[in-house]
Amino acid sequence: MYQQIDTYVNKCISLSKEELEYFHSLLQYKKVKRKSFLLRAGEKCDFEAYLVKGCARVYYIDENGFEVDLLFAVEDWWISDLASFSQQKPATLFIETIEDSELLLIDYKSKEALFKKVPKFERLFRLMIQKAYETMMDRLIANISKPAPQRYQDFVKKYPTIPQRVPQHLIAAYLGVSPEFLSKIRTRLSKT
Amino acid sequence: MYQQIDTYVNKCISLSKEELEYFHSLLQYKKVKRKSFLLRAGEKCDFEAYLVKGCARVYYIDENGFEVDLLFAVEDWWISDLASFSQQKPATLFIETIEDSELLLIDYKSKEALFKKVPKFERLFRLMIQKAYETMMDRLIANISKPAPQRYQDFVKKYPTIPQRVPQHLIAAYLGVSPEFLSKIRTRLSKT
DNA sequence: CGCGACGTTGATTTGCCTCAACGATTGTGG
DNA sequence: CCACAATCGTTGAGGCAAATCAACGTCGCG
Repeated sequence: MYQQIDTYVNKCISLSKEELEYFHSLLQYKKVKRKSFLLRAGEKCDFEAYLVKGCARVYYIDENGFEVDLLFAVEDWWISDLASFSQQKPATLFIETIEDSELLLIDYKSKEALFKKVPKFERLFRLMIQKAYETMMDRLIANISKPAPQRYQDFVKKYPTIPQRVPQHLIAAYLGVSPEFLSKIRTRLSKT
Repeated sequence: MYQQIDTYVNKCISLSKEELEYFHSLLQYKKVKRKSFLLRAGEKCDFEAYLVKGCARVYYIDENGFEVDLLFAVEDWWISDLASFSQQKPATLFIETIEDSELLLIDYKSKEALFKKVPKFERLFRLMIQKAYETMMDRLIANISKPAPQRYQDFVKKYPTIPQRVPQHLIAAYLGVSPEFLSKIRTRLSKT
C-alpha cells in the first residue's frame, strides 16, 4: 500500500526505515467514488493528498460561474488547495474525483510534525512546489502567447493519457477556451 | 547593508548571530545601471538575487519575438530563473533592470551549502516559492477568466507603485495585451 | 423508455490584435 | 546647446480568433 508513495519520496530524499514508518503513521488512507468532492471553496483545506489510484481535478469557479481547471491529477500526483492548507484559511478551489480513487492524506499538524522530526521532508516539499511553480509558469506563458489550437496540441503531447480519462469540456476549461471552440479545433486538426 | 535582507529573512525563520553571519558571507553584492541584463536566455542562471534597491523585470521571449513579462521586482523581492538555477540548465528567461539597482546574489553551491549547514533555510525558500506559486496561479486564473480591463484594474490595485516605475508597454506585456489596446483601456476607464 | 451529460455544428457577435500614422518626451552625440 | 533619433504613448481603420447563442445527435443510465 505504501510502496508507490515510497518510490515517489525516494526519488528526492533517502530515509531510514524508522523515518519511513513514522511518515506512514501520519498518512490517512481514503477510498472514494467518482464525482466525490474532496474539497469545496469556502471550506478549510486540511490535507495534501497523494493520489494512489484514480483521477481527480482541481478547479476554480469565477464570479460568473465559469469553471477554470487548474490540474488533472492521476496516479502519483499530489492535490491540495495549497493557499488554504498552508495558511489555514478558507479554500478558493474545488477538488473532485473524476474516477473512483484511492488517496493518502496528510493533515496540517502532521506535516508540521513531520518537518520538525524529519527536516529532509522540507526539501521534498520544496522541490515539489518548485516543479508545480514551473508548470504553472509555462502554462501562463502559453496562455498569453500561444493560440488555442497549439495549446491543445501541446497539452495532448505532454499528457497523452489525460484526454482518455477526462471529458473534453473539462480540458477546454483547462486550456481556457469554450467547449464548442475546442470541438471545432479538433475537427480542424483531424482534417490535415 | 544587510539590515534589509535580515528583516526579510526574520519574518520566516529566526537565526543566531553566527548563522546570520554565515549567511551574509555567502552573499555577493552587486550594483548595476538601468537596462543592464542580469541574465539572458541560453545562459546558465547561477544566482538568486535579492533586490536591495531599484527595479527589474523577468521576461520571456516567444517564438515570434514577443515579450511576456513574468515579474516586476522592486525592493525586497527575489529574482531568478528558477528552473535554470535549480536544475543548472540553460535559462529560458531574461532578467533586466529597469532602474539603477543594488542586489545581493547567492549562487547554487552557496545555497546548497547554506541548506546543509542551516536547514532552516529550506523552510524559508519553500515558503518563498509557495507564495510565488500562489501568485502565478492567481494570474493564470485571471488571464483565463477575466477580460483585460479588469486585469489591468486588479493589477493597479495590487501593485499601486509599479505603474509609476515601469513603462506602460511592459505592463501590457505582463497583462498579455498589446500596448495599443492597454492605451485604449486606459482612456476608456478614465472617461467614467 | 426518457432524461441528463456530453459533443458537434452553424450563425452571429465581440474583444483584442495588427498596421499605420502621429505627438510628446527623453537622451545623446556633434 | 541644439538637432536628431529613440523611446514611449495615443488614436483610428480594418481584421481575425474565439465567445455566445441555439439547435441537434448520441450515448449511458435510472
